Amino acid sequence: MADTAFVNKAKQTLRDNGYKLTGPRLMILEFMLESERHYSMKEICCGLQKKFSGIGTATVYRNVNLFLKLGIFRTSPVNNNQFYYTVNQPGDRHHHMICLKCGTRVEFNSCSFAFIAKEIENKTHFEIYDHTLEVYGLCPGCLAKKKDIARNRTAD
Amino acid sequence: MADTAFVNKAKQTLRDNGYKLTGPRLMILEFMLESERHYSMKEICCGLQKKFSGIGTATVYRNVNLFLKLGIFRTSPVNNNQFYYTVNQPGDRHHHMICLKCGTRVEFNSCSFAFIAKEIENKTHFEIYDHTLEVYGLCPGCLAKKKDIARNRTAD
DNA sequence: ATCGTTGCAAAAGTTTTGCACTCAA
DNA sequence: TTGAGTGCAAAACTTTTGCAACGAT
Repeated sequence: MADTAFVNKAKQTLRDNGYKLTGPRLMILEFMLESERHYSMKEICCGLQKKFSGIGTATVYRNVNLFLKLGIFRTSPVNNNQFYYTVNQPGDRHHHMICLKCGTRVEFNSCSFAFIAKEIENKTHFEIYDHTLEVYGLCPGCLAKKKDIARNRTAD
Repeated sequence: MADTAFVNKAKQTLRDNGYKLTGPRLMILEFMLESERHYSMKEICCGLQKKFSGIGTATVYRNVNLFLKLGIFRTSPVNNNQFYYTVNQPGDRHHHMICLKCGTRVEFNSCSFAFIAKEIENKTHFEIYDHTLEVYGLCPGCLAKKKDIARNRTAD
């Protein structure tokens, strides 16, 4: 059901780094894989405590941060002031369109990034491993609303 | 000394949105413009309280967040778990190279983004206002060290 | 059997709020 | 003159830590 390949790879990463395969760690993994959404820390804590009562907040914090360190999870910044956590799928291109009005987040693929990557490597002499591209604007829905408002001369 | 054009534009933005031009607000602006670095909220609070004793923490929080809302400041995510604040210069392209080893942050320009922007607008039907591109990898210095280590067969 | 991991509760740290006073417009 | 903005202190919220008990290896 949950992404077995991902779980196995995570287990291996834990083992390789000398960490144990404990109940709470597997719960957290399972929870995050159930729907591969972006969760705030609070959502993860609440969600897990509802599902598996008995898991402590400290444990969630400790392990989410551990998973982050091991690259099993990653964060993405939302609204200038909060981090959301998500499963770090290797194929993820980490490109997001974020609506400035309603906060909608859309993940998209950009096939042109490889092209830009080369340009960046030449310019900075860094060796590129990964990247995130966050694009801010108005989603089609809010764009339509904005045009309506302009048409009716109504204030925001 | 401080970026007068930026200050004037910020003042105008405040006025346009019905906010007053107060002492603390100008202090915060001045502080952030002194060196256009990325500051954590704590650094801003401490720095300001050292420079202009008497400015309250609540005031700093209130106004940094106000400036964020008005687009006078912006944040950038650092190390998966903290936001840093900086002056939002209109010319900023918001492209960063971050070294995974030593944390060095390099700002660079990518002339190709306009090309990708078009592609994204077509794909998502969003109207693009702004973006940030965070690229992770190894900086030239750490790359060199890594090669040394490989050569000497020394563990990390 | 050992030692990393856990849950709990307390501590520490961060951000927000309530309020009387102040000051920009 | 007056309401938005301020500093302060308290409250609320978030994250970390200390520790005895537990359980994966």
